[in-house]
Amino acid sequence: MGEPTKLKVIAERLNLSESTVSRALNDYQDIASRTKKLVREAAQELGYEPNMHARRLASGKSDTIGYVMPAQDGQLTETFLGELIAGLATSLAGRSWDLTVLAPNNVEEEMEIFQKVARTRHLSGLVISRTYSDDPRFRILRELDIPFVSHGRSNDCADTAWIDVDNEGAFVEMTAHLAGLGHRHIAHIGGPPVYNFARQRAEGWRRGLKEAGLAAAPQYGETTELSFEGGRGAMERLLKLDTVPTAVCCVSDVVAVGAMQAIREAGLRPGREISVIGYDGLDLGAWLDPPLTTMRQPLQSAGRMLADMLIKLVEGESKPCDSQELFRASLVRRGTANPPVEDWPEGPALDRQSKTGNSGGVPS
Amino acid sequence: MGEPTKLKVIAERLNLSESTVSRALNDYQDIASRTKKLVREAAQELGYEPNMHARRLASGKSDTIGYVMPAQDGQLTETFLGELIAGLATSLAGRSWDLTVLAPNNVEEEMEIFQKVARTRHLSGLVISRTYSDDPRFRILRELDIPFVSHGRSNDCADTAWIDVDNEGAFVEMTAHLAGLGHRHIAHIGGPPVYNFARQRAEGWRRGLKEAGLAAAPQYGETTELSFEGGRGAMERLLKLDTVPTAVCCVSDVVAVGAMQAIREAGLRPGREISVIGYDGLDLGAWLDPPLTTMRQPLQSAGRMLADMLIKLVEGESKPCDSQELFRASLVRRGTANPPVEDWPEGPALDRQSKTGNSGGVPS
DNA sequence: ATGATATCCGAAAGCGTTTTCGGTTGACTG
DNA sequence: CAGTCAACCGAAAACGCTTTCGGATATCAT
Repeated sequence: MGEPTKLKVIAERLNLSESTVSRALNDYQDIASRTKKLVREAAQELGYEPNMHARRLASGKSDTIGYVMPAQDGQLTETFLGELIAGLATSLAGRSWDLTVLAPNNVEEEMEIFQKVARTRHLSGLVISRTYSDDPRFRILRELDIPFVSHGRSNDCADTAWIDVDNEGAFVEMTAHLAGLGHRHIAHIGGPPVYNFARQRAEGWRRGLKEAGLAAAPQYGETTELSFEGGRGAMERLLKLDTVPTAVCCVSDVVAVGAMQAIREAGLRPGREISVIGYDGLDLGAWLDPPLTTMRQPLQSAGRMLADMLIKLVEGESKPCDSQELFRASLVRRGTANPPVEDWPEGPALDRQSKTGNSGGVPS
Repeated sequence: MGEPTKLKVIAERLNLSESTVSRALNDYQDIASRTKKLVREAAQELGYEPNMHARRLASGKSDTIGYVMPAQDGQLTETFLGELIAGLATSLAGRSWDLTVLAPNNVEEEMEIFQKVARTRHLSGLVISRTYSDDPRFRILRELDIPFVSHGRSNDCADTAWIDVDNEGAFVEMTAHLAGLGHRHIAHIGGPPVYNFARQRAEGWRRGLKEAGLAAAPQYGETTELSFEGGRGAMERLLKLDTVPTAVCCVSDVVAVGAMQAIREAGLRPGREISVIGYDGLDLGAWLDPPLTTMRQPLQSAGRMLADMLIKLVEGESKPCDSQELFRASLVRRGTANPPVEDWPEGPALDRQSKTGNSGGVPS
């Protein structure tokens, strides 16, 4: 139990050479299966664990991938980080690869990391997330010839590997759902268009309106920061319009919660006078009163899939352009998406004119 | 730009030996400072990056620490994970150490990880989190002689390294705050006592009551799962008591949000008839109506500090028992902690008797 | 019997560092 | 001027594994 057993020990015990033992353990074809069995048993018995550093030095492979955290522009409280990292780690551990986490503090540091990885090759590949519409990382990583997969797409991802959720499709569905409930004035509170998902979701809203035969009034297309305050501010602007929308598609749950707050502050009730749908499927939405209707994307498996893809890329078993996977998001019906109502309360905050839509409006 | 430059290249260019170059770069004392300067310049110019694998093999050090994620008993949506990991990673990157993440799926896998780390020594140390009151990991890691620091204490941490927040002190303060507002019936919704922090917080509540000269009625000490539903269920039980508490200290924000929901469902208003204080300082608490009063612990720096401690331990610059750091949490006053009111609404859900406490009660 | 062909294994050369140990300078002492 | 002592540097042996190449043995057809 003192010194860790190395190849030499196994070799001596079995009267074999180190190289034979090594190849036996690595399942080379030119080793008799009987010998392999012997070696494996001896290794098991002696508690052999290969020395990663030696192995990596000798083989030139690192069997390690890096997850590049989103550049730290503030807080990293996104709830998906934990799940994603856990997914990556478990999938890699299954193949005895390692996961190392890089946390650049800004874009410059991120570039330095890329440069260093390219020079040293001490990481076999990278996973990046939170992609921008116009994301220079795709070009750089391609130029540096670093295998990578992204969690999210960009304008420039035609021949790179990625997984993403069908943001546009989700918002088409979201809009269709509201239109199906009878809404004719459906607004959208979007995120900064630098984020690719924000652009896609806005586009989904537009297409959803079109397919429902509704016009996309430009003043209904708000954009704002991805925060509670952002959602609240945007909703306040929507509430000042001549024709206040009866339903709002929000780019994220957090923004939706802000919008709900603004609605309440205007003396209205979310899910009654104004329906709200969020996106992300956060638990907290269910704790609100009324609980937030939203859309959920599969996240638990995203990490695993990213890792699997990247390993295949590194091993040369697949090409980037064949490693593209689009998931569907699904509607989570809770309490804030209902048919429009006609009877708006009298409130000093509002001086409304005609409202369209059916009457009724009982929470689901 | 083709082959990465290695020591040999620098050595040949300067007419030195590889060993001299190596020692120059590692700042050995037996190298002339003029030579060091030359070597450093050449290294800079040639874009030299040491080969980690070779270095680690030769030196026997791994310069890598592992973060063991909480065993995956369900979701890993805790918001602190991202911050913690980022903190660890940045601090380590500053010293060109690496962070690798381990994600055991259960306790057995966690033990296997420990065994493997002990055998191979391919990680210099470990960071563990989410500690239990009775946590076998402390004993095991000590026995295996693996340097580690924990995020949170346990019964068994007298001579190990840890950082933690003064949970007991926080809940003493929380209780004192409520008592200072005039509350005399202060309940506590705690977490499963297997978690050390849950036990500490419950103890803090008890001590806080005592110091305020109040009795800790046993039926006021609820415990439940760390979830929305848990908080709601516990609050429902408290609402059934003969003397309903006028204030509740909750073990976490999520539990507090559940409690608020139960209060609302009983026809009462959180922060008026029943004050609520949470713990964690989650953003979402501020988005509620009324916003949740809570306590916040410093997290942004926890990761950094854990990393610094662990490095010192590994390098032998300090002893475990000298690496113990207790942080204070601070009260975040929002809307749900106010003086008690006398006028309870009439509701079918309640048939109350006497309520104590002052009148008044305007949200802050 | 003779070569040809598989099948299996060992020798040995790395992989790029670190680190010990000894040797070579030059300066300084007496 | 011989001797001593720092100060500085090079040679060489690790570190534990991978991988190429060739050699030995066994198998088969001729």
